[in-house]
Order: sequence, then structure tokens, then C-alpha cells
Amino acid sequence: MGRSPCCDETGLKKGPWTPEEDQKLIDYIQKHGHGSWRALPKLAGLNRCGKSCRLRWTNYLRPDIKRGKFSQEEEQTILNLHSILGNKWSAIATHLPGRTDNEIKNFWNTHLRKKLIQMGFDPMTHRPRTDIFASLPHLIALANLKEFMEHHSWEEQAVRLQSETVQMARLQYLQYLLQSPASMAGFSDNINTASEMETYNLLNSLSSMKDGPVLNAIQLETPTSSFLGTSTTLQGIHDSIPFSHLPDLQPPCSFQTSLNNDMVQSQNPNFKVLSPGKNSLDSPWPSSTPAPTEAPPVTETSITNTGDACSTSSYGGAPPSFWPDLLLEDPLFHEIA
DNA sequence: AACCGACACAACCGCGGAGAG
DNA sequence: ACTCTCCGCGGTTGTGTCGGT
Repeated sequence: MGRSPCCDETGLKKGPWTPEEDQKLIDYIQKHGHGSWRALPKLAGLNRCGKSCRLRWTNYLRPDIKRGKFSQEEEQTILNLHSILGNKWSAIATHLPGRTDNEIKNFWNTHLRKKLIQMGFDPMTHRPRTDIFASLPHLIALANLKEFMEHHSWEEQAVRLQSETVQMARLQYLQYLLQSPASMAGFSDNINTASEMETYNLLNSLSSMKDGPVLNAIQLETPTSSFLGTSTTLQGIHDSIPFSHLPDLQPPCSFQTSLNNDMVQSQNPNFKVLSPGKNSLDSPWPSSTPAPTEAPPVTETSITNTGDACSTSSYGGAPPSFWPDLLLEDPLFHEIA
């Protein structure tokens, strides 16, 4: 089991490759193939170790390498595969033609990993981090929602409700936290600073909201045009946002809205008009929040767009591969970018 | 203009598996 | 069964670039 002395020899060049070296390597491999990497440098007239040549070829010079920014689809593929395979970069790379394991690894470490962390997700498990302070970004968003609800009319709230479906989904997670005696007890037992106390108070405050107007409205399984005003309607209950692991919200509550985008836009500058088929407005976060003891039944919920109206449609799949789709489509995920 | 920190990416390092002798 | 060599992989480091001060 001796170690390869490959790069230990003195006198071999290290560091960045010059264009001349690249050309020598390309010329040799195009003529002869790489054959033995160990023998290649001498045969190709390069003062490099075989390992360095192999890396240069596989990560940079190979003609089938695709360069440039990762597409949305590639991002999603990486997230999906990473949730299943972990840091198996070479395995992930086999599903992304033209991308090298090194490139994917770098992209993960510099972009995707950071996004997940900033959103409060564990980049290894793709699940929300269980420590409460890691969820602070979500709590802050929820605090903003609470403040909004206290100072705005029902119509304003309804418009915002449409554009912030994702916040509702996040509330699921908070609900879970609030209803988990262990998590709250553990949390309250460990309050050491003023900011922690502030967060604890916020949690309690939000806890008292859980039967408040928004959730109650959603739980109404009837059209609520009077609630929402004349041009915005809740059309009924068709698709589910899975609150099934939250006992007091069963049966799964859901809602579907049909909105006139122009109207919504005029009232809510943050609302984005979606192109048909583009699914970027809302995503139920996190529809597969970690269940305390057993996995919740997986229901399908998503948002599709028919061009002039937004409606809920379907997400699917089971954790953990289920998660990355949600993350990728979560506006917050892209805001962080 | 100079400096500095953050970021992105190329390249290196070291480990372990596979296969040949 | 054991040793040795080669290769591939994942983690880490080095370096260039860019933006802010």
C-alpha cells in the first residue's frame, strides 16, 4: 500500500499551467490518448507529474467540457443529487454532461452551500437546522408578516397573502417548533442574552397568532370572495399544503387563488408576473418539515401559472430528494444569491 | 490610486481502492 | 497473502479578480 511518489519528485513544475503546456498536453492526448498518466509527461515533453497532467486534462482541457454559469436546471439537479448522494461529486458529475466533479464541487462550496446555510438549512441533510437561532431568517420574515397584519386592511392582507404563500409554508415549520414541547422547553431553558429573550418573546407572540385571521381564513373551506374583495377570490380548496403533521390544522388545509396579475401588481410592487409554466413565485416552505416522530404523509402542492392567473398546483416527491426542488423555487433562495 | 477583503475557480494534496506482479 | 503502482476522489489551498473604502 505504498503511496504514489507522483508529485514528490523535485524539479517538476507546479502551479498554473501556461498556454504552451496546455497545447503540448492537448496535442499529445489527441495523437496518442492519455495512456498511462505517469508516463505521459515525459512522452509529451512536459515537466509535470502525471497527476497534474490528468487533473489539467479532466478539469480544464477536455474538449467536451461545458464552461460558463450553471443553469437553473443544473442547479436543481445538483441539489437533488446532493440530497441523495452527499459529497459524491464524481457521481453527481455523471448526471451533468460537460461538467466536471471539480467544477460542481466548487459551485457547491461557493454558491449552493452558502444559500442553504443562509436560509437556515443544513447543507448536508437539506433539512431545516434544528437549532432555533439558525431559523432566525425565517422568524424575521414572520415578524414582518405579523406587523403587516396588525396595521393593514383585509384586502391588503389578502393581496399580500397571495404573494407570500411561501411565508405561510414557513409558518408550518414555526408551528411545528411551537408545538414541540421539547424544542420550546429546550429553547427557553437556554436563554442567555437579550436577543435570545427577544426571539423567545417573538415565538410566543407568533404562537398566539396561530388561530388568527390568516390561518382561519385558509381553513375556511368555502369561497371567500367577500373576505378578499371583489376582484380577488379564493376559489376553494383544491390542492393541499401539507399541514398534516400539525394536529390542530388537520385535515390538510389548502387554498387556491385566482388573481388578476395587473391588479395584484398595482397593489403589491413585490408581486412578480410569472411566465406560463414558470414556477417561481411561491413555494410551500417547507412542506416536508421534519416530523417529530414520523414522516408526514406527502401531499402534492405547487404553483403553476396559466399566464393571466396564478394558481396552486403541485409539488411532489418524498424527502429528502423532495427538498431541493422547494428550495430552488423559493424566492428567498434566489434573493440570497 | 492604493489598499483590503470577499469571492470564484484552478490546482494541489493526501487517502483509499483496484489491479498486477 | 502481500507489496507496489496507478488512478480517482474529496478536501483544501493558492491565486487572480472584483468591488468597496
